[in-house]
Amino acid sequence: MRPGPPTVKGQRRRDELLKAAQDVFEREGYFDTRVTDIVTQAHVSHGTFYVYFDSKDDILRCLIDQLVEELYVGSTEEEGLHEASAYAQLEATIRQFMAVYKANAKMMRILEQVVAFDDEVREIRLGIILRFTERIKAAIVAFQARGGDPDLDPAHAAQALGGMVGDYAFACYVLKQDIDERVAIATMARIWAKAVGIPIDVPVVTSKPAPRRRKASA
Amino acid sequence: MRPGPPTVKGQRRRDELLKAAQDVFEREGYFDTRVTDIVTQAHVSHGTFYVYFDSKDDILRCLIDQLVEELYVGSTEEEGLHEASAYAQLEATIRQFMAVYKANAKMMRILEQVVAFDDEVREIRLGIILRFTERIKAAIVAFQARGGDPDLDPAHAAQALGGMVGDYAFACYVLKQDIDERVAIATMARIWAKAVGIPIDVPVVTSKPAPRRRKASA
Amino acid sequence: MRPGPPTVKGQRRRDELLKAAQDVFEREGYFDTRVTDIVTQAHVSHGTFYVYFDSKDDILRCLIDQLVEELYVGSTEEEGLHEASAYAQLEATIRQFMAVYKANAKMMRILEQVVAFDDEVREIRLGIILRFTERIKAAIVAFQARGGDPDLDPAHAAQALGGMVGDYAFACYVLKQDIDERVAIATMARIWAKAVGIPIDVPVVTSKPAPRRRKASA
Amino acid sequence: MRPGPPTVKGQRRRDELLKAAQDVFEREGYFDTRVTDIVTQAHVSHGTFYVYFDSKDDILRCLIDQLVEELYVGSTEEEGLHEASAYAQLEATIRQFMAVYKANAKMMRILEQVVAFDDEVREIRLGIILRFTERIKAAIVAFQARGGDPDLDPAHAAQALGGMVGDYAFACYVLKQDIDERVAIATMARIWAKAVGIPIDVPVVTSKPAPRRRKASA
DNA sequence: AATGAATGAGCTTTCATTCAT
DNA sequence: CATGAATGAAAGCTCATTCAT
Repeated sequence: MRPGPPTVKGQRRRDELLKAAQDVFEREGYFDTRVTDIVTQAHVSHGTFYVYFDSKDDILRCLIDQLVEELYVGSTEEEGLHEASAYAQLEATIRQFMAVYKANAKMMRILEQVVAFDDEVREIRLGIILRFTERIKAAIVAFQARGGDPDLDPAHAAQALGGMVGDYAFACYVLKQDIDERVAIATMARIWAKAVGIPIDVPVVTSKPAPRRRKASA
Repeated sequence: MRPGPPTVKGQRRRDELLKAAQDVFEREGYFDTRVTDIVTQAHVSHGTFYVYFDSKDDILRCLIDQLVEELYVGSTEEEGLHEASAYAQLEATIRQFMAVYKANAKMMRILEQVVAFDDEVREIRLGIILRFTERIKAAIVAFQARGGDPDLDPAHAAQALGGMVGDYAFACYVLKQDIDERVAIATMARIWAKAVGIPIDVPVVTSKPAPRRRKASA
Repeated sequence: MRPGPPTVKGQRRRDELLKAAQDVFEREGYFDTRVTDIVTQAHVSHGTFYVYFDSKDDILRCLIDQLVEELYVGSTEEEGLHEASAYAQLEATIRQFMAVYKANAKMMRILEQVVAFDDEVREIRLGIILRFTERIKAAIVAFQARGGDPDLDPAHAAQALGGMVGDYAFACYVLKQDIDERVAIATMARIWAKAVGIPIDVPVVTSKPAPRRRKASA
Repeated sequence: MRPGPPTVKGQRRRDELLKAAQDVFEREGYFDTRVTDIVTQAHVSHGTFYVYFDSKDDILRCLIDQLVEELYVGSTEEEGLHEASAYAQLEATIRQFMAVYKANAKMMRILEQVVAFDDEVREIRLGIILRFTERIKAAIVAFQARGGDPDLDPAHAAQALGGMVGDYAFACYVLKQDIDERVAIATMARIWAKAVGIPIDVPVVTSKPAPRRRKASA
């Protein structure tokens, strides 16, 4: 990566290129994107591109760094609900993850396309997941200490539960399956809570139109 | 796709090309694979390739068809444990999925690389998942009828649990995270069972060296 | 060209190939025709093609020979109007040329496509024209002896008048301009007759529905 | 067609490529011309070709546009003989057409090769001819008003006489038949004049070495 | 006589990158 | 800083022709 131009004008140019590149990558996918598309979209010449970036791969890496940054910011700004129940916190965490994923879905799609054959990007993706699963793992351990299921392996459970959410997000926002987010989040929270042993203290959410309490029949 | 040569010799050549293509795709990824690589590996000329396949895309599609076939065969092979407990059956299903995925991991990697930007392949992948999740959904519904958690939305739960297993497999066999399969399977089965309400009737499996039964009282 | 197979079956095969080739050439033009198209149309294998013909060029040459033969036969078929007026004979000759051209228009189109860059075919085309213009020339000379315009160069006039007819035929039947043949033939005969000095002894033909006047002046 | 580079240097390169392409097309014919030949002749790389043109077809179309332009310019250049006799004007028109054709003969050869199977080029050729025949038609109509043969269909006569000249030019300059232009032009003018009814007021021109009779002028 | 699998030179076209201006 | 003309290696693909069967 280039040293990064010191001037304000240069910085703006760089940002324009990044923006243009993101547009094109998101629209065409990594392999179908040509440098020509990017410079056209940014209204600059080919030469200018190489003033700011070493290669097509370089600019992708910059965009992925940006993405990681946004995922990080998105998933930490939050949670004034320290006083909420464990279940409520859990559901909030899942909801937040889904929201952040949704906001960056197009770039996630690029990431998934590249991840399988680019070691460097794979490391980055593992890092993203790791940060998420580490938080999950810590929560599981904490809850086990307060009486949760002691037979659950925290590391594996974190991986499994994190993967569940990640895969759901991929299915929803990348593969565009037609899914009701509300029910999806509730279902995942429910599964997760039961797995860890957190009591479920909120009403059931389903996709059925009128689901209020059905104790009567039970 | 070409009509396909009727002679035995032609059929053999076609198979050789498919084999060679699979090798190269698995080694290089879809986008880094050149037709030249395939024909070199198969020890035939460029022209021969186009006798049997219309394009690089065409041969990939043939390989994916093969893959789907193998996934299908692999996941319907019977397991003769109809008399086993619900939990044992569940664990067996997960184990089988992981085994089939592992056996075809390299091609799954290709599939994941292409899926994000190829509508046709996306449909195929959705089909694969659908078959798996449909089975899960049916099992959940069946278990709910026998006293399982009635508040779980079967479709969403199936998607979530299926995604969990799929993502774990991807992490294990494609991203090659260093994971203890035994524990992974046990953990997933445990989460799954708790989610649906299936009693866990087997000893705990963890990654710790000597895990035999602890806390008999707990 | 191959010796030509002696067997009846072989002869039939050869004819089938010629027929198929003609179809394809006429449909696609010389350069867009592939041997594959020809053998497919003829329901034989590639190998068989080369049993009967040396190359794509070879089969074209055979077809052109056929064409020349048909043009020759078509334009010598006699019409028993030796007693008709000179003008009537002239008009009949033009009409006959147009009819023969029309009957072979599709192959003429091929001929015109190839003629500009194939010396051998050019010679053939020159031969066709030569035969036609020689007849015209002889007629002019004969008419000059009987009082026609002595200042007309017979060779050049033959070339010019023959070209006029040839070009008209090309415009009508290859370029498919929408032209009334009856008027076209009458107009050409009129021009020709005036050029050579032949008295015009038939009623005027025009495209106008009701040709008035004419007797009065005659 | 590409936007076309704005710089002077770019414009020059484009012209060089056009020139090179014309050379090669004229030498080899359309179908035997490869992009490799063009870029070799122009001393540029393959890539450069595609900076300026989309394809081999594209550059041909540009050349044909140029050709049409030149034909147009060539045939409207005025000749200041408004005071000449009708016959003299007629002969001048034919002479001019032959000269313009001769100057562009090599490209006309390309045009004829492509015209039979390319609808777009066919339209162009029809346009060229139309412009010429329209002028002829107008002249015929004008002359008919001043006492010319009223029984000649102007449209058909124009087509026939125009075709005559066109075909002669093709024979002379493309097929390279050995023809004395002077006599050719004189003969065509004579035919044409007689057809329309224009009095022939110039001495006879023939190919014979010692033209007898002509005493009057001698 | 017939087959059709196999060839491979050679085609058109693409595109990331460079560098003189 | 910015340009954009130029590159050239390499890609996918075609097709007339050959030859072992």
